[in-house]
Amino acid sequence: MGNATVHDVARIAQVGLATVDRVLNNRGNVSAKTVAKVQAAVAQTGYVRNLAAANLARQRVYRLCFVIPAGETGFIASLLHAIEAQRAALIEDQVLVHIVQTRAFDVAGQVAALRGLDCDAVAIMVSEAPDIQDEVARLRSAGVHVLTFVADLPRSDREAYVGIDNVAAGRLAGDFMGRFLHGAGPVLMVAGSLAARDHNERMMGFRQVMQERFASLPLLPAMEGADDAATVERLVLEAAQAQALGGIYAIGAGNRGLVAALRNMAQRPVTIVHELTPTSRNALRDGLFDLVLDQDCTAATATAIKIMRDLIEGREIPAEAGKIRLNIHSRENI
Amino acid sequence: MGNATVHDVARIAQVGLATVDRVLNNRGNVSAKTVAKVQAAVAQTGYVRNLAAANLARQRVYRLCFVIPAGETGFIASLLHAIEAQRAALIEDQVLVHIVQTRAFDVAGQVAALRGLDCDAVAIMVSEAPDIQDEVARLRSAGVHVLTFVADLPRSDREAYVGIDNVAAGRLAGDFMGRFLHGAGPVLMVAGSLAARDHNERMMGFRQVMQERFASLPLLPAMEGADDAATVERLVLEAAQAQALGGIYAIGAGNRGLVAALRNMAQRPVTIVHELTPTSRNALRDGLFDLVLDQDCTAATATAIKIMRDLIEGREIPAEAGKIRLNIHSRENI
DNA sequence: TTGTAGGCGTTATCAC
DNA sequence: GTGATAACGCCTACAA
Repeated sequence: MGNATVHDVARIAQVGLATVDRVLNNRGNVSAKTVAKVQAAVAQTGYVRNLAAANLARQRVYRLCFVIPAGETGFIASLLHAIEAQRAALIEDQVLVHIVQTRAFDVAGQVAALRGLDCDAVAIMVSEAPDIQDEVARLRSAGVHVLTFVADLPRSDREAYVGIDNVAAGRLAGDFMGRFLHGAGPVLMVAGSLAARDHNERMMGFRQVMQERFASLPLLPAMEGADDAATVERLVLEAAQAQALGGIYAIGAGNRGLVAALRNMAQRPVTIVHELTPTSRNALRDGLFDLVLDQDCTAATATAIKIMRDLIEGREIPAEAGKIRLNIHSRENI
Repeated sequence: MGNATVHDVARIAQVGLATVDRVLNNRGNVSAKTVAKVQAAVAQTGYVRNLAAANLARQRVYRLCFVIPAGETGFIASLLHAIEAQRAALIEDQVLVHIVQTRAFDVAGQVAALRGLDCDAVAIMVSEAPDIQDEVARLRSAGVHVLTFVADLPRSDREAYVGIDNVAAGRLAGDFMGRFLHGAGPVLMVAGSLAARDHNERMMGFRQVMQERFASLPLLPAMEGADDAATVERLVLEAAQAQALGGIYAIGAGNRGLVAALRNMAQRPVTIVHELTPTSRNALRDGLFDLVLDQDCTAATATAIKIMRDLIEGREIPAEAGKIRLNIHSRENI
């Protein structure tokens, strides 16, 4: 079971080592006859290339990059933490991970970041804008593999998307909201920005289910909290003063503000939020939040890294590969 | 950025290659003075070993094994599928994964399987019995790394557990059951076997939450369906005939039987089950099941493989490493 | 206690 | 078109 090597293949095919290499990596300049001989020998021996040896010989280093928003939300912190946690093992495997942080919603800054990249593959979490899509196309044509991360750019040239299905997430939130509420008060949605595809899709999914299955529950117009705690707090309190809220679906960041608002509200609405962070974890424990929908940052970063490596190696990426499962946390499983 | 090599370290420390190797892999027989010199050079150059080169030189092949139950439950099928899906990439990385299937609940057979193992590390999903724990100890002392998989053996010598927290899973199921039911009828629990730790822990968690927070809901004695569809169907129908059921928590396999029973019941109870398979997926879609709790097989196998490799490499395994997140599926996100 | 000389499996550079 | 031959970075005899 000591796997066959190129030497074995060369010997059996009765050709030189270089020829075997030319066939295996189809570099051309080999006669059809010889190609056939080599392929036969490969089939006969069950040869499988030793990636470690190959990478050693070509001195390959995988230069990967993450472009993600700067800012102090708990979610970004988890992301960074997850990447750091893997770094030690990665570096031994010759994969260098570089992180570039950009201001959220600052398209020009994100474009500049993408332009300044020097790597083999990049996972980007950026705004959806024409300039960005152009930049993705440029990267691709420069031979850089690009995948979108957490927030997709479906119309772009990206080769994969790693993240959750945000419509499904919203639908799930809607389903739970409807079941938990069973009939009471109006429901408030607080997004970060409805221009952001991920937030928009979550809202859409949520709204769909509420209309399809819980039409009796009034749905207030969605608010935009800009992922900012103070803004979120103010918006929620204002809404609660106008009328007693039955439920709140917090689509984006700014959960600290939501917690502050809830503490000041006479009656506690059913509250469903996104992203498990220290803030949301504590709020779950304290009974302020009912459910936290969470994309597993460790899984997301690990998947992104694996897909980037596979892309660089020219392996097939199954369509499902980037799908991150959605986790749900209640006070019972934190 | 072309990382420092042993040659660089040797040159700077003014010692031979072999000495550097001895220090790096602390094989002893090096004077304290020399050790210090080498370590200084390592620090200065920021040397990090190239694992690929190291493995190439020692011709290391990772021989991994999974010991899992035979049987045609959808869960086992998913597990096998997940392992197969990764095999191609793994083999290029010199990791050979072997699968051994044993009859469920057949302790003697499982012990025999463990005894026949020839590998560097193994992930085992087996019954909890003294003989098995002895066998784990024997494997460990024979230098084989052992981790438990899906079902833990907490009292054994295993070095890690990869799987979900079953108590938390049961608690979560209980929480949802209570909230969905809001007040109606008695709740039936159907386990596979209460002697199996995973089922037992789920039941415990479920029961805890029901008693703590939804004490008004009567809880029927737990039934054992032996993971067998026909048995499950019969038990559920009998219970339903005795009294109208408000909810059903299906802790183990045999979901096909549960579906059959539900189709023959006048009134549909709130139904929460485990493991997302074609059967449970269809039942969700058809509105027969309300929730499916699921451990992501792909994540579980990938994590197990990663931890086995880390164990073999002697890397630190963080306590949290084997924790698989619990996914929840409703009809809205399948 | 220390150093030298292969060799691991692949790729790249030359000649032929 | 094809085939030797020398790297790549590390480990491991064996020699000193």
